[in-house]
Amino acid sequence: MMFSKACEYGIRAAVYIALQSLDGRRVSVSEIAEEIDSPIAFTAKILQQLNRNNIVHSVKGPTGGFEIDREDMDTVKLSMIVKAIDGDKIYTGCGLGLKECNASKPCPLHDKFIDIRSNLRTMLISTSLFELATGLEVGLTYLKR
Amino acid sequence: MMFSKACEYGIRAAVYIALQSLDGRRVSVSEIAEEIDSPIAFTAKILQQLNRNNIVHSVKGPTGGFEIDREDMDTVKLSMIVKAIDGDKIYTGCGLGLKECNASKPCPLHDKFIDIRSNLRTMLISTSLFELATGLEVGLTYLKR
DNA sequence: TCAATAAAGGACATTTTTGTCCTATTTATA
DNA sequence: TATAAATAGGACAAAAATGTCCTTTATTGA
Ligand code: FES
Ligand code: FES
Repeated sequence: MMFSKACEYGIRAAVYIALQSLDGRRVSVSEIAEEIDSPIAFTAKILQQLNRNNIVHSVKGPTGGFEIDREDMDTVKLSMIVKAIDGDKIYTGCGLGLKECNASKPCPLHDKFIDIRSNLRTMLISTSLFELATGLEVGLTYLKR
Repeated sequence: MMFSKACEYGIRAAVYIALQSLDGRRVSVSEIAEEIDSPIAFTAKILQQLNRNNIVHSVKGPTGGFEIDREDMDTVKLSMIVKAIDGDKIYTGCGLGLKECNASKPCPLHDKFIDIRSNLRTMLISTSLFELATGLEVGLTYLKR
């Protein structure tokens, strides 16, 4: 509703990979798709994007799969995943669809919108994969239903 | 980026109609589309939806067009337009795309997401068409660029 | 009453997003 | 070195969102 489907899958996949990497497990696309309840081939495409953006790390061949380094779980923020998949229109676009959001020629919603957008931005920039994964680890949160 | 194109056009159209209604002017689809820079036939469809939801009032025939009663400008909130066009997934959906957002089985982003969503919700519920239109009237805001 | 005007609405077209399938490439291990 | 397992990537398919066109209906005013 705020992110594209691709982005939703991307975030869920990254969180699942992070969680498994904490246990030293490398995971395959099919396992990921199963665990986050997403279409497998589509998920594979998204993982390619995340790999190209150095958000996850992929290994080909037998025993291969996806993993995330422990340090990367701290440095990779949600904002990076969103930007890699959906671009930055969520940060820079006008809420009413004007060609650009610009305070010097604002749409009627500009002032109210700016606040909300900046809350969202702050949240995305400050939330790490590690933080999300550990919630899962403790069993407080879920990646599918 | 948060609303569909249809919803963006719908809000801009409603604000423009409100503004003109304040001057007692009834406006045609073609004028609206021109003034908010939107595709005319698509805008016509959206206006039909808004009319069916009693957000705007339409009059057929010569001298016809769209208008909004002065009282309605106060009672019609942005939330009603969004709901009429995009439904209420923006209020009720899970930010990570789980089948439903539910605090008893939350996704990893749930707590952080809830805050932002509730800010957005409050803003939409509390903002009236009148408020948006008067900003335009004073020339502080714009509906196209 | 008739012609012109404007919205309503159905059918269709285009574009974007989402999703699938198949082949190529890489790599571990027997 | 051969085989099998896994990701990479291109081509294609389906669905949803966006956008267009044309006919019908209502209404005004000459
Ligand atoms: S101009 Fe519309 S949100 Fe800034
Ligand atoms: S469960 Fe995901 S936002 Fe509530």
